[in-house]
Amino acid sequence: MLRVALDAPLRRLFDYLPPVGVALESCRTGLRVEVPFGRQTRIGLIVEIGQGSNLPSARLKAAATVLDTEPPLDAMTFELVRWAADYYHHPVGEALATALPSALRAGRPLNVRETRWQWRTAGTEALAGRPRLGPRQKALAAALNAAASIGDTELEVLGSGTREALKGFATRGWIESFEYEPPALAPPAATVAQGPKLTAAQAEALTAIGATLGTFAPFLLHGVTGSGKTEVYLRSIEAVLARGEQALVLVPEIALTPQAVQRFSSRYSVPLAVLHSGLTDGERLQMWRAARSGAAPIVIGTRSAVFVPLARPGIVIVDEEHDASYKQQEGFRYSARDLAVLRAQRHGIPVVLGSATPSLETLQQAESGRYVRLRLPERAGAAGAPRTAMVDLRIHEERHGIATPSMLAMQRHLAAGGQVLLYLNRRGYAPTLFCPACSWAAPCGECDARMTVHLKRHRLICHHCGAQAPVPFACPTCGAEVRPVGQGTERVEDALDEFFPGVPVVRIDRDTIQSRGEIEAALERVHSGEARILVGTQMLTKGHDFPDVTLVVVLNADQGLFGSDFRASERLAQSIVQVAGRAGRATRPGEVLVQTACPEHPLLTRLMTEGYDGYARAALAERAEARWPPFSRLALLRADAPVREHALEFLEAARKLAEGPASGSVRLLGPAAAAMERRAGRYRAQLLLESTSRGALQQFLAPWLDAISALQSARRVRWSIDVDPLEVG
DNA sequence: AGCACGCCGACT
DNA sequence: GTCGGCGTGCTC
Repeated sequence: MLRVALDAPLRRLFDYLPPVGVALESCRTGLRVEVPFGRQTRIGLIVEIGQGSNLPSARLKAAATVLDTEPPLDAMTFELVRWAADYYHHPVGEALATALPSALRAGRPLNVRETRWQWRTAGTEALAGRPRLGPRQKALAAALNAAASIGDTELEVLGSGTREALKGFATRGWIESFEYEPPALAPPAATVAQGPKLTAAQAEALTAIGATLGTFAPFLLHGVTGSGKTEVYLRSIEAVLARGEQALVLVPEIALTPQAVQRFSSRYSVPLAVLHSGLTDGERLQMWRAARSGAAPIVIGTRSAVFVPLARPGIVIVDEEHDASYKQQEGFRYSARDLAVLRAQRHGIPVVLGSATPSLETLQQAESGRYVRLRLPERAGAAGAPRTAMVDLRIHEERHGIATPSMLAMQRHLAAGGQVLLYLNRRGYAPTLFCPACSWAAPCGECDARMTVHLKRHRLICHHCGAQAPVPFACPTCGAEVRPVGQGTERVEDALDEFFPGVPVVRIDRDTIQSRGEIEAALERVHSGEARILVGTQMLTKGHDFPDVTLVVVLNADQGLFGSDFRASERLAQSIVQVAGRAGRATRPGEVLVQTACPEHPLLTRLMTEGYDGYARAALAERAEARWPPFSRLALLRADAPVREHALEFLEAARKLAEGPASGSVRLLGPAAAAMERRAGRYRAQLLLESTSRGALQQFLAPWLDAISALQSARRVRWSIDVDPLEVG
């Protein structure tokens, strides 16, 4: 009997008999099977093979077909996915589905197949009778005689009309076709271009990593922006390739641009398998096969690439390991960064987590000695660290979000021929449309939020649910004149046209950049020097280099300083340091100005005076004090419903179920309304679970979630469990 | 998730 | 008199 996982949100497996005529012994764990399911047929994976079923045998159906002769996922990857499904408490069928390219889920063959043709005896006999043949037919017959069989490549050479001749032969029963799987090609030997000379720190890091090849060793590669982390990755990969092994490189979602891929492909003359969300199903399958067969020695991908099977894994690299995009924020809520470490452990290979601003979790692992910390302090071949200063928004006048000292600095840098970068993590024209007469402030009808003014599009847009409305000319409640309050990137861009007439500005945010091509075009305007001022959101801070930017202004550091989430300040510190890292990377010294209305905020002052390290030390001390991660383990039960009480009642019931078994090892906090309670018309609430022990939390969760699923009140809500949540606000 | 079955409102 | 709303239940 086969125990099959199906791509459905069901927390159990389904039992099937082997297909008619197929022996149970020929079925293996990990093979794809097509099975009848209700009135449809689905493709699932064999997860277990057992002797008997709990189900009466009369209710067991037989699987329709076994689709594979070998498992698509190697045993190690398969077990990693199963472990992750268990740890994140997500249905294993859906977890396995994330690990498999959709083409395979749809039943496409695992390996490349070619249809080839060969003579049947009827054909050779007919030919011996010297039948009259046209020129195409003669050519085809000759080709079939010359080789044991012919396929697409040979037919291509024979030219047009051969396919018709082929059809003719086939209908006469002269030839037959068969499916042929070409054997995997040996990976091409890598030739490597000469890289730059390494700094002492780079060389030291490389030696440390190189010494561990073939064994599990976790590294934190902590290097300031511009210190040459990528060069360490490249050289480590070089050593891995020399051993005939593969490198898996994980990158954040937005960082996977043709530019980034270029850095790898220009160094190595080997095929790269690049996996990102922009691929078609066919392309993705091709890349996935190349990784699996080993034909691609280097595999670069975003989050889900952590599950790509590798023929000869040699190293895993997680670039910008602090990046939030490594945690899936819905459905199967896994952390690719954390799973990358686990995967490396199981393979027995090194894993390198790189960042200029490591997450506090990873820093703590290094602190405790579980990860080896590699430091790249100085900027490779560049001027020193940028000068950093705060601009107090309480004492300096500000126009459209730019304070006077910042304005003067901009003039100075522009006059000196430098480029200027303004960072503001808020797109649109203004975050609110306000009526001074009655205090109305354009609310979203579906969310507890205000609509953002988008002046160029003449729309009010809710950034939380996407709702849109025209911008009203007057206040809808009192008829007075309304005005936009606060700054967004669109407004700053407008203001710059006024402050610096004729100076070309590029704005980079989700409104101006819709596609991969557009960001390339915008970056080109910056690199060519055509654009002098850049305005942008988070999008600017991710991995792009702007060598001629000499001044960075963080327009508003305060959003996020008082966020409800315990990670708010960590994210802010990372953004500031990352954006500051864009300044002065070439030979010119950089300057960074941080505008804030609370310059005495302890974490901010730490950050400004002692840098990210100082911030991190203080923040870790705070976390330890408050028993937040990494000094505790969290899980978050979320619920939402169109009726506020339904969400809260469900969580109350869930809490009641927890009170017996949880006592002691697991603390329950809540239920409480979410930070923005209503979103897209649904009321959201959550119950936080905290434990000092990961094991205790895990032990508690499994039976509790089973009990929760059976709750009557669960049927009126949407609920989900988030293990190691990033946001708990 | 799909997809059925199953009982109550506005339409050919 | 039907088409169809989404509540409830099941899928080996």
